[in-house]
Amino acid sequence: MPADMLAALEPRKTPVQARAAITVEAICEATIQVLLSYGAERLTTTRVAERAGVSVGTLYQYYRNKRSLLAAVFEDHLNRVAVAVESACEQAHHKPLADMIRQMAEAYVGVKMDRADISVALYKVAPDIGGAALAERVGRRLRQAIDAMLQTAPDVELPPGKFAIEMMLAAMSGAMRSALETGASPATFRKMREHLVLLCQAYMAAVTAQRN
Amino acid sequence: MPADMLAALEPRKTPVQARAAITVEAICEATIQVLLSYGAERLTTTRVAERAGVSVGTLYQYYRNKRSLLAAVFEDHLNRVAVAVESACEQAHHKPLADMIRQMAEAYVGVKMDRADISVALYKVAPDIGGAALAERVGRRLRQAIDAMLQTAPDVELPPGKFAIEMMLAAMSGAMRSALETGASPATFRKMREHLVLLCQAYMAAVTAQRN
Amino acid sequence: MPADMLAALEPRKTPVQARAAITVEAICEATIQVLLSYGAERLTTTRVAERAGVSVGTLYQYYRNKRSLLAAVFEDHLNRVAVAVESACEQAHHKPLADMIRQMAEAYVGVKMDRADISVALYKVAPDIGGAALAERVGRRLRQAIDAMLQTAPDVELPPGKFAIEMMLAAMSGAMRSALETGASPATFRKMREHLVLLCQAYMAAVTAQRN
Amino acid sequence: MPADMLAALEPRKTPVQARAAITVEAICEATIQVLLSYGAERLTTTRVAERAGVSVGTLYQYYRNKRSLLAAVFEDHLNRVAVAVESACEQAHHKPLADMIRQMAEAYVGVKMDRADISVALYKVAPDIGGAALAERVGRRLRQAIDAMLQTAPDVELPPGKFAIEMMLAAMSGAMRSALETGASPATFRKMREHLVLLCQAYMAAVTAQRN
DNA sequence: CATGAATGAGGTTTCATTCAT
DNA sequence: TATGAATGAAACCTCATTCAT
Repeated sequence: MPADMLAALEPRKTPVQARAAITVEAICEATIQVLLSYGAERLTTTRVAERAGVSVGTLYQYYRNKRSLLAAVFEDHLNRVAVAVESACEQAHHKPLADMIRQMAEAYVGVKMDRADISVALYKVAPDIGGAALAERVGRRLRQAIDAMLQTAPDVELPPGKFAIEMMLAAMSGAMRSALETGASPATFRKMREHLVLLCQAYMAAVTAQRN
Repeated sequence: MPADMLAALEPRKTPVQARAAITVEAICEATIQVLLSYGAERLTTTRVAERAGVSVGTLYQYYRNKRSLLAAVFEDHLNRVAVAVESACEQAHHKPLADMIRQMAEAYVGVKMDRADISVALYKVAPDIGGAALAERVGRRLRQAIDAMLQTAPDVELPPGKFAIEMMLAAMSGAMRSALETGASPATFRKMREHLVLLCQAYMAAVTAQRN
Repeated sequence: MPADMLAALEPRKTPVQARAAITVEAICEATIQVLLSYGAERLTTTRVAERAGVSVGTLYQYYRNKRSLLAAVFEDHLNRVAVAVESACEQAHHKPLADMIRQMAEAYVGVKMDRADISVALYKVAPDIGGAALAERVGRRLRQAIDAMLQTAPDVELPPGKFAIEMMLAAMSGAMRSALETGASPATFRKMREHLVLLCQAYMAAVTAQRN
Repeated sequence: MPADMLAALEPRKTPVQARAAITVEAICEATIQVLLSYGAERLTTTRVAERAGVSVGTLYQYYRNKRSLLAAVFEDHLNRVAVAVESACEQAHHKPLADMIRQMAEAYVGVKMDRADISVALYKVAPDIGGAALAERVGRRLRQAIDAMLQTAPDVELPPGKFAIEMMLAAMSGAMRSALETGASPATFRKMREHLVLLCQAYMAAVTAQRN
């Protein structure tokens, strides 16, 4: 992909008609299909359009360029993750710290596992589309959700700060990435889930202890 | 880069003359230079050769293709990390668990910070060269070094298993990656170092407690 | 040309718009032009595209690679030869054996002479595109046409078998190739035509005599 | 091979020392080996040198360029063919015409069959080295040998002229080429031998009859 | 709005040949 | 004489993107 880092990543036009909405959906879906069956380096805009059943020209009606297409798909994925974790956090308000962490971590591992292949495919395109920046935006949402949750913990006097939360998220997502990229088995993932819960709980507890 | 996943990644010819050794070194160095000043997607073999002061042909005498060149540089980096951590582990034999973990984690954070820009550049090329597999090989080395170290801990009866060690490493490297990719400040890195030590210690302690 | 013997040789896309059909024709024509004026080893895809007045990319929209382009041109040539011979054979049905052979042989020598320069140029590219296999397919057509013709000969009881026909064709085309490649004069070709007629007649007669 | 059609094809120095003679022999042998195991388009001078156990530099001491190397090998092959046919012709002096033709044709088919794979390999390189011209030189030798032989035929008053002989040779070698290139079976070759004998005999007889 | 033909810069890789050691 | 490291022109091919229809 010829670097065009500055090109706007936003969709070029918002689908106002029903037909257009269907087209956009088809293109996104096709992008994932192609990503999964051809791999990141053989994903071409022509191929995506073909798979979506439209012409390349149409694709470019909705996405300024290849990067913005991938970015949209990437963001959509991140969004699903965010929603899952946020929802888990909300449900865990006012529970003991350990339960909070467990619910949050299990939610995270859950979504990632469910969409394991997409996750792996997207890791590969992330560098090309400034994935770090996009991920950062979602990271902020997660940190806020977790922070809000922790404030309601009945068994914690001074909850962990933003930095510790960020740390925990980074550790958790890093560990997941490593497992996903090496194609871990479902059994491994289940074991991992337990260990990640333990790791997060231990870290949160340690940080809390330190602050009080 | 055309996908050629099966192409051998090993250097194609071992230099026998002194001149050749110099050339190979220059090429590797140039690769890093180009990676840093142009970025992964504008790294071309021609550019690397130019920077190294040799012709493209020469580059291809020593590296079968672009991937194998990048893989060589990547492996070299991983190797430096491994050496640093292994050495820290050896020096920490027979110390208390917390000290062990601290030395190991600080060593890891140290090397990564020292070569922050190279690390970031290499994260970008990793997907193209099967970086996950290469990293896995180094991961094994680190797990063994840490395992061996833990066996000598005087204050631990049943040391954490391989899985927990792998987990810790994945969490630690994932967190570092996240920080490196978002271009964290030196101050942040120092704070991170403390927190990663805490995180690892807490997790190791928790796992140990669970097993005994 | 990098050896890619397995690559499909079929055109990659059938033109649906009128403009495209013109383009394809221009490319084929340009290929022959370049072949004649530059020779087989200096025929490059860029050069062909240039001559055709299109960009290389366009060429590659219709031909998967250089080989498939050449193969298409080669097949077209073989096809003209086949058509000429088939037509001559059909017209000779029910004539005496000697007349049949004469008409067939003269038709063959005729087409080849008419397109002498193209023939020579194509001999040079044949090895690179699996010409033998393509020629074999045409050979089958010719053998059938000749066989069918011979069946109708009034002065032959048991007509020559497939093997003898193949033999005759191979001898005839081999002799022509030799003459074409050494750049024989028109006079020589005329003399050759007579001798080839004689050779084929003599051989067919001998085979027929042997069988009866 | 970059066209350098005008470069001299003669070996650059005649081996005067024993060691040199061995080297030259090794290089020629290696050329055939590489031709057979890698094919014409993957034959590189480096590869040949490697196989011969010498360095490329050494190869270039004895052959001005790749073409002259291939030409030498090609000529050597043609020479063997010529010798075989010439010898057969000499032994057939003063025999009846049919026997002469039979011996000559069988000798030709024999050498070609014995070295079938080399023949096929050389057909592929011929266009690159002006094979037609080299073959023409050998053709002259064969024509002379056959002509001389025919002059001694007791049962022929006015023997066939040079043109007819050339014709016969072209037909015969063309038919063989076709069979060799399509990888005919030994059984097919045996049948072919008989048919080629018949073809040549019939043609020679016809020409002779015509002249008297 | 949709189509799909056309673009062409730019990338990777090969390999015959030379020449300092 | 032999070596083999270095050269670099030149070839093939891809693919994001545009725009006339």
